[in-house]
Amino acid sequence: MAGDEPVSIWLRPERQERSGPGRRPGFSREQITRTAVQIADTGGVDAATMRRIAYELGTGAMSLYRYVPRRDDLYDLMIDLAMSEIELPAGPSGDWRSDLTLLAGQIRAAGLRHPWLVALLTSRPNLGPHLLRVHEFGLSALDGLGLDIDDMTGLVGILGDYVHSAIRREISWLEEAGRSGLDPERWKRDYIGPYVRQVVESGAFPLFSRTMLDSRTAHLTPGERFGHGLDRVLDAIAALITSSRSSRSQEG
Amino acid sequence: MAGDEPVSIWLRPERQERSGPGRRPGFSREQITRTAVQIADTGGVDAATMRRIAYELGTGAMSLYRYVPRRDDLYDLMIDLAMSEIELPAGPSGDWRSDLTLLAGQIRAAGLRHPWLVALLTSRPNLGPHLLRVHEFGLSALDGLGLDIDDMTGLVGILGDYVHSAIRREISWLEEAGRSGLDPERWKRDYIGPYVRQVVESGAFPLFSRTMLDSRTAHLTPGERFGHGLDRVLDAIAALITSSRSSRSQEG
DNA sequence: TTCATTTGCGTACATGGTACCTGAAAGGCT
DNA sequence: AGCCTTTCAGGTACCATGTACGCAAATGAA
Repeated sequence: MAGDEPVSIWLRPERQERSGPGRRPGFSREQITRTAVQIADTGGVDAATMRRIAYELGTGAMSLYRYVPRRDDLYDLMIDLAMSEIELPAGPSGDWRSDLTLLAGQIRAAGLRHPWLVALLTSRPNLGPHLLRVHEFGLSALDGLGLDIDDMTGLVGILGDYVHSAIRREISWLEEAGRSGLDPERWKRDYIGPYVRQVVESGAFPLFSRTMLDSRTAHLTPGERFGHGLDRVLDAIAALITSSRSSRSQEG
Repeated sequence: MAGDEPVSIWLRPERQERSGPGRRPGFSREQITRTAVQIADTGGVDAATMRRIAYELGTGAMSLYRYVPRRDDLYDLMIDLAMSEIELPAGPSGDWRSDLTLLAGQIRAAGLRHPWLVALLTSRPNLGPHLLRVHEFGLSALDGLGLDIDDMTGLVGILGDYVHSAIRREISWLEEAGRSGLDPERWKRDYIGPYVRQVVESGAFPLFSRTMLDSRTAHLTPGERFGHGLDRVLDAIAALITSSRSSRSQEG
């Protein structure tokens, strides 16, 4: 009765308010999702088990299955709830660069608030309404610049790839450190340090070693590093906009 | 005795060949890793359980822990084994663009041969020797072009972000479909189709809808699509190389 | 009231990682 | 040879997890 048909969660509306017979629901999808998000925020996504969520709601694990078909669907709902927090203007400002900077910053903020978000987002296909909304804003920022829809989708994709990967890089060390129970600084020194030192001293990877030794970005805050990389990507997008436009004007 | 100290697997060498007393090992890390890879290739990474791997080797699950401290470490070993299959020339050719194209193609091939590879690779920090080797080749392709090490690392990063994300996009639909037991085409039609159709018909996301309806890349093979996106990224890298170079020559 | 319907949720099972422990090899020493 | 020390093999067991099943309680309609 639970997950018999593999139908997208977005096409499985919650039981509606109807006025027939039967017991009234005591919970809701949103309430369950919100609880799951809260647990995952503080204890990691693995802590948000069905039992734990139910316990937090003061009920039994199996009650949740009246609202959510499968655990995986709950993941989709969590993603969508987190994406719903992203605040964007109603339409693009006309300055695509600042629009995309804003967009990237909002996604990063959501990714840091919910350290599990990007990992889930990139580990499964997701087309939740709020992801679509965010994606649409990215496309709209590039609309009207003379690009065709495939170019626009491609550029938003490159931006998304960077943003997701950068956030993951920013988070994954913290996560991994947390799993060992140590604080990140100490973990980096004791766990990663010795290995990297050995790699550098082996001399086998000279350019990688230069990254480790000569980097001038090591002292930057994570946020500054994110911004640097983002600027690089936006420069690339700018270059592609002009080249794509000129090649199209040659064609037409 | 198993995973007491959280020390990188790369610093925990396998029990050496020594000539003291004691029973001889019947297996090896590599043998176990190879078996795990084989299972994951055909049945997905979730099928490669400790019990299943042990069964395939004709032994008990607990025997594996003589060779691998934790399951997570086995993931790292699997990643490294898959990366070891990537064949690269000894050094860069002097044509950075063809070098990076070769590199991307090799990674894509490995990612398709081992559908679990990219998911694991991007879900946890990994610094295995073969990943370092591949990374080093990417850096070497950009060496000597007048970029500093941070720029080089940044550009290889952008390339990697695209390659990983593109491979994941290419695979994740297949994976998701496989989980339902349906063939991908049917799954896409029955599972995704109705939802996308509803989204398009709602009119709420006009640009996303144009991607779905007007896309001129829909008929391309996955490989061609990958190549298109890659070219775009390489164009962007080319643009950044010239801009980075010119800004540096202004400074000095 | 009686009944159909829907929710709440305890119980139970399959599957996973892995700690612990006992016994079996395998070489060195006397 | 016989014994000792070291190492490997792997059974048993424990705990956590997703979730199928079934029944009791609630609720409105007839």
